[in-house]
Amino acid sequence: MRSAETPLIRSLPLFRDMAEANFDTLMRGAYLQTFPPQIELITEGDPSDFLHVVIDGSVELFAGWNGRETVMATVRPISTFILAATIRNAPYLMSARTLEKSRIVLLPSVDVQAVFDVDAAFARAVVTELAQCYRGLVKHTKDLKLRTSVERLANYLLRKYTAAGAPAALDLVIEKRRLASYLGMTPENLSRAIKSLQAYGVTIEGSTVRISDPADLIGLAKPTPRIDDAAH
Amino acid sequence: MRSAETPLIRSLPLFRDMAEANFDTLMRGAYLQTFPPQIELITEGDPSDFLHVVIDGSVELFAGWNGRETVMATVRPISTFILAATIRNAPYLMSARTLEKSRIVLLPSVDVQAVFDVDAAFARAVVTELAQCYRGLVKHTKDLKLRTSVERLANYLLRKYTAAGAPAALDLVIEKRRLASYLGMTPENLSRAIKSLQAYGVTIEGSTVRISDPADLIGLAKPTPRIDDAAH
DNA sequence: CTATTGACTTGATAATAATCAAACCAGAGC
DNA sequence: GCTCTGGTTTGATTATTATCAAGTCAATAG
Repeated sequence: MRSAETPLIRSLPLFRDMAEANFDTLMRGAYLQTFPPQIELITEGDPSDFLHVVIDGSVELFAGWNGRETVMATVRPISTFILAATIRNAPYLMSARTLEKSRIVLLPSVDVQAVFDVDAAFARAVVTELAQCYRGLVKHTKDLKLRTSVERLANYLLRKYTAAGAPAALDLVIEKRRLASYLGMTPENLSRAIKSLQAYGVTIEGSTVRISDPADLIGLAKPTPRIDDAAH
Repeated sequence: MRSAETPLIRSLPLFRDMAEANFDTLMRGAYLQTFPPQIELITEGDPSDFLHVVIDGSVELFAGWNGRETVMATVRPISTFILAATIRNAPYLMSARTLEKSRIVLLPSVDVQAVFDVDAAFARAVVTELAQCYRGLVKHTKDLKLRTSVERLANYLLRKYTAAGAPAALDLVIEKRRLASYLGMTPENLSRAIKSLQAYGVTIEGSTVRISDPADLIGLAKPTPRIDDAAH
């Protein structure tokens, strides 16, 4: 690949510290592709041929079993996904689809593995990234196991609200049915959960969220850094 | 630390390939300690001072929120826990307690980080280990989100049954209330789930599990490698 | 402008799981 | 042996969540 996106990728924590020569190796084998919305990029169970980097657009990671399906995460620029499968050279555990028109860089897993084996800085960066992903998933699991659906929604809204700097109006970016799936509930249940948060000063009209009394909502949500902090 | 356990630790995938000098550095700063049962080794939120290696006994990783508590994992010899917190130098997301009398090696996080920075082989081993942990957690999350409690129990039993080589009688090792918590349900609910599996040839008396018709149970459980395989 | 589509909502009902309370039971200590 | 303790089970009830069905609504294609 030879394109304007190369410096963008290079600036990611994952690629920032590696040797120039190794980065070049990765880029030489890379493909930059543009996908339309609703395209299934990878399917769980398939061998992990590529490490993916979302440059533009958004990608949903999801998993299915026995006719059911659940959203595991939404990936937005600029970040990678299915790093763990690539590193372990194991089949994907999740599927991925584009939510909108997206530009994605595909790095052949063999190249990633080869560079991983020779470039210590890259290996260390991979560790940091993976540890972050792992901790994110620990938080998600705690959220699911320790909270009811209304509590999960309340905390989700507070996280977005805080991240956006406590704005008067907040956009819900994600479709409600996908949010419901991510939070581990049905769309109907989410609809009712939203209603029940009205008592705490939350109104959601279309995709616009308003939180009139954050303190009140916090009283219900009881957020904790060990579940709700983005960093850590 | 200077003890008989050193070669045991050295043989772990995590430490196998690192330079002898760096391994010695780690061991020099290490403590081997014996803990009685029910001792809280670490508390979530605390800074990650040590990487722990369970040599003997067993340790439960758990997390709490708002008066509730859930079992996240059980760690048995020989393996490490809270690697991610150590690497990221971030507070623990989970607490840990001994389940029985246990011998545990404590490796100061500063040493682990220092060696991680200079020993590429160790860094790569950490990646492999972390990727494995991450994928294990993805599977656990899929299990929780895609299955009912009876389905989770059925698959849990099949995993243990298969791992043990399909024995006539299988020991349930873990206390039922802890299993219930791990599987995301109450003890009462687990008790009823066990009963409902009798229709599929499962009997559990005390801690002894018998599966008279695995095929029948598989028909209910519908295990998939993407959730239920230990490897991958 | 109308028809269609798909997301979202609402209501009714059913399934699932949690809670509360009371036994039951096995092991540890006396 | 007994008693105590804590895990487990059972039953009754409630809470939570899912399912099914019918509607609303907004965007869009024709």
